[in-house]
Amino acid sequence: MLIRVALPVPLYREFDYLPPIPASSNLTHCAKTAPPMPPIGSRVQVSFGRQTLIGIVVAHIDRQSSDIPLNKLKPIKQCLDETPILDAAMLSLARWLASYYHYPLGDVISVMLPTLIRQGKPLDLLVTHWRIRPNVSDANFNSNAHKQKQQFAMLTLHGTHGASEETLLLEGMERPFLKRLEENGLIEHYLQPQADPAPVSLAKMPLDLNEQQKLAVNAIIHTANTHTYCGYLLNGVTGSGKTEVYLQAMQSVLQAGKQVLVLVPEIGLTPQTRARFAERFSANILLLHSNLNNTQRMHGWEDCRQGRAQIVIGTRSSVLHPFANLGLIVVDESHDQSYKQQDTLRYHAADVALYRGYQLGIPVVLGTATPSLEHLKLVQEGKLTELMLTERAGHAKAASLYLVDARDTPTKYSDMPVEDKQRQLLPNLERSQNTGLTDDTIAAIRSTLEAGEQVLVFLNRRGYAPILLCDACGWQADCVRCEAHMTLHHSQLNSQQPSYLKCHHCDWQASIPLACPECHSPNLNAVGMGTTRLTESLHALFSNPQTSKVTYPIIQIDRDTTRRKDSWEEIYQRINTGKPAILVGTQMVAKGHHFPNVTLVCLPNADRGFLSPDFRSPEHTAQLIVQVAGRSGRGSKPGKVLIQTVQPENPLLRKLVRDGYQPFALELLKERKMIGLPPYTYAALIRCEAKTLQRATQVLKDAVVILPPHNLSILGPVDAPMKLKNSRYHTQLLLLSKQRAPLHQVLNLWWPQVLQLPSAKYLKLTLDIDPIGW
DNA sequence: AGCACGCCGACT
DNA sequence: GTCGGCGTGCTC
Repeated sequence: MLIRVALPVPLYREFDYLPPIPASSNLTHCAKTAPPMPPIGSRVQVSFGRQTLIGIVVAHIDRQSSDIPLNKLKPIKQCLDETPILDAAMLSLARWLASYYHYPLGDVISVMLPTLIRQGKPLDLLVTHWRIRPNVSDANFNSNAHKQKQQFAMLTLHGTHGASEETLLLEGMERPFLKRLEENGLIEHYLQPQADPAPVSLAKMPLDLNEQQKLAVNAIIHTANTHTYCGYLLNGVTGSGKTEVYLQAMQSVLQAGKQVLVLVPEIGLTPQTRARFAERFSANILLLHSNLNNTQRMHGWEDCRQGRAQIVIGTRSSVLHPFANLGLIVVDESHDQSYKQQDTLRYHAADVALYRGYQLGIPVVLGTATPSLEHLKLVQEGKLTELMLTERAGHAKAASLYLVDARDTPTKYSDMPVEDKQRQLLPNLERSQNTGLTDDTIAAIRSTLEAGEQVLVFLNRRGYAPILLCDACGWQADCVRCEAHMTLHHSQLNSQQPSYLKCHHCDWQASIPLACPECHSPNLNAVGMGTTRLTESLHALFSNPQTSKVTYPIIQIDRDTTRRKDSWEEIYQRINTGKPAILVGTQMVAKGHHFPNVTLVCLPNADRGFLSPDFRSPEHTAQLIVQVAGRSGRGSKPGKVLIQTVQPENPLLRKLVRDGYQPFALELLKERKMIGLPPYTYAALIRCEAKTLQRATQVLKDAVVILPPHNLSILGPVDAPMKLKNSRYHTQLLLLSKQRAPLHQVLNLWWPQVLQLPSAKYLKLTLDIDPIGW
């Protein structure tokens, strides 16, 4: 027999090896026994060319099945595991990912394994536990060691065996104090395998469900109890109690002794997330987020695999974890873009979740208030079962949406791209007075504040202004490495903070020129509105003690103001006082957070998305509008949402405002069907990145030439939406097909050949299946 | 992807 | 006369 191994190399094939040579001491002893075969799914160390690599055994084959002559085969150097670390289900998941996303199997497996496991770390994991030293009964602390005393008391609660460090840290103990107590001879640490958790129990009674919620919970539980697969789209408006449906479906699965995986969007994973689940269940909850170190990742992975983690809450990549007995997958906010991996293996976590559910025979719940068109289509085809929640829980009322005509305001030209050098032809921009808000919007803000309530202004643009423009000749500050304007960062309120220009695509920074580099005019002006500038304008209007008796705090929430550790926490505290205030936020405020006293939401230029060339833009813009709108009126007071628009007659926008997301989305879906766009066609996008535009285009031209006979629509090669980014040129080629199968057939044959093209050297080529954002 | 082999410029 | 540039080719 031979051993077929998947290795972490970007090659679309596996490699065959001879069984390991038994250690010589055994040779005399049992010469007749067959050589030890590393089991399928275990790690092996092999020599590969001149290097030594760690791979995963993917098959045992007989000698004839290998197309490599026996004399070229090398033996396995070492077996790293006695038992498989990936079971048959995980290997078939890996194979499916490899074939669906046209990615080398070995690389897929690399993505699935935590770094330390990939590097060969042994899997008998031990964790640090702390306990009171046996001879210590009580301790005297001197009066200034309050904290030590308090921490010692916390550990006492765990009895003679103490508890694992992880548990203790979660309870609020701190490592430096554990160390200190150990130095003082009061406590000690020891290593022990992770203990199995107690069965899950209910920590708090479930809430009462309305009829729709009951239907949903019963459907999911029924699927789980019958050990079958079913994909559900839990389509529930904001505040309709989706979370309660998750919790009660989970309860049944957890009490049957099975694990639950809850996927959440990237920024949705706040420390509060654990609390929400811990409040209901006493269970071993594992949080998988991007700030874990390699050791924590490995422990988390192993806790999933061994079944010790009963509830796993994680971002995208947790859907690739192994599970001992998974019983339910929940994908919260399933429309969220962050579920699609944008580098390397470009999988979509919701699609992978559905595949895993199918594979394991368990229910998968996609929950959202704004389903993606892909998922709505799957509902129409009967491939997903829709569970509707249309009623709001409790007394909450739906926010009402209004369009505000913003055409005749000074903002009229501020967001217009400046293409030509004919700036003089544009009317004067009243920049200093420009708030980007209409009089109607300002009046609504004022009356909301006067009623003692909070306002949220959503502007998806950081910085002071997106453009720095020369009034005299039309020169603009552009990034030297990207095809983009540099954003002006500037603060009038905070004058010790220096002003500068920054590219938001590559982080290139520059100082602000004193005069135009082209015509030397000193009249350089900030054009357009960013959150900093909006915050300052609002300050002038609502927070200036010289002009008004009552002033209101203006709170800016974006990556720039929340970068510092704990600063988000501070901002959150200020908001949670509930006192009247204006919150100015970007994307960050759209997801997950509750602002109970916000009753007015203003979107000064959210309608820009309806003008964008990307065909998915109306869908994504509507999702964003509805998500932001959902931040308001969560308490007993109804919310109001003002959408400023320069296109008050836009039929799609009107439909969204008048009828709501679902009818709007179904309308868009009809349009997509008519025009033949995804999800009614299947797309694959080849992206190319090179030092020159010529090279990036040439390889795609060559690729088109070697296409086998096909029935696809080929669009391109064309320059990417941002053709120059980070000093590299981007081009792309789009393949569209009415059916999925023929597209994949072409790619199977063609893609490996494209990578081999002579013109493909020294540049980066990537294949994106089901791409978002062309 | 690594890693070696292999053939042409500036150095002790 | 060598050290070293990175072009090309292979890995069971």
